This record gives sequence, structure tokens and C-alpha cells, in this order.
Amino acid sequence: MDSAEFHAAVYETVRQIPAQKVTSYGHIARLLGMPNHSRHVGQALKFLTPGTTPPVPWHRVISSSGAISSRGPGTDGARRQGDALEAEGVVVTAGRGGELKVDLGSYGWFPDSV
DNA sequence: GGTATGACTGATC
DNA sequence: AGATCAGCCATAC
Repeated sequence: MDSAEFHAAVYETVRQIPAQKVTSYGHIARLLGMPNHSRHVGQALKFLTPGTTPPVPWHRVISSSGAISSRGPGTDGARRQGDALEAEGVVVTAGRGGELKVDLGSYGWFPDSV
């Protein structure tokens, strides 16, 4: 599959994520049959814009450790993502400095397949 | 074509 | 539990 299909597949998978749940880049890649393309999942999401239709709940995608990947100290991306998750009822642990993490034990969504 | 980079992961220390 | 390292692969330069 080429990159366009890959993006589309990623978006579709992300839309499968139930509310109040989060999953990891690596898991999405695994569901797509490419366990080693975790980085490119992030690439695909980065390519995403707020105007995309139908909307993709990209904020439900975090790293496998449960931490929200920051896109730069000066950016508000991680902060916005954490807010969006909290707005959905997900407990986001905000420690000192604004480190955002999610309890994967309670909110992790890791099905073997879709 | 080689090198660096990235919204990553898993193993190891 | 936090830090490091190696592996991965499409993109950009």
C-alpha cells in the first residue's frame, strides 16, 4: 500500500477507538499489519488537520507508555490533547511541568484485531 | 545514493 | 521507575 492508503487506514483505525479509551501508535501499526511502522502512524496523524472530515479522534492516540507525545516545548499540542481527553472523561495525570500521562491499565484500548 | 530525522517501541541498565 | 540503546522505515535534504 502506498502512503495515501496507509494514512487512510490509520484514520479508519483511529476512528474505531471507543470514547474514553486511548491506544498507542504501535498498536495501530500492528492492527494494520505493520508492527514496525509505529513512527509513520505519528506521521499520518501529523498530516491530519482540524478540518479533516470525517473527524479523526487523534487525541486518543498516545505512546505505548501512556504518555502524550509532545511536539515541542513551546507548543500547546500536548496540552490541547490532554484537555480533549479529559473532556471525554479520561483521567489524565498532569504532573509537575505539565507532563501528561494516561492510565493505560484503565483506559488503554488494545484489541487483537478490529 | 547517503545521512538525518521523527506525534515510536522494546529490551536493557 | 527513569534513562539509554538499538531497531525500524518513509521523507526530506
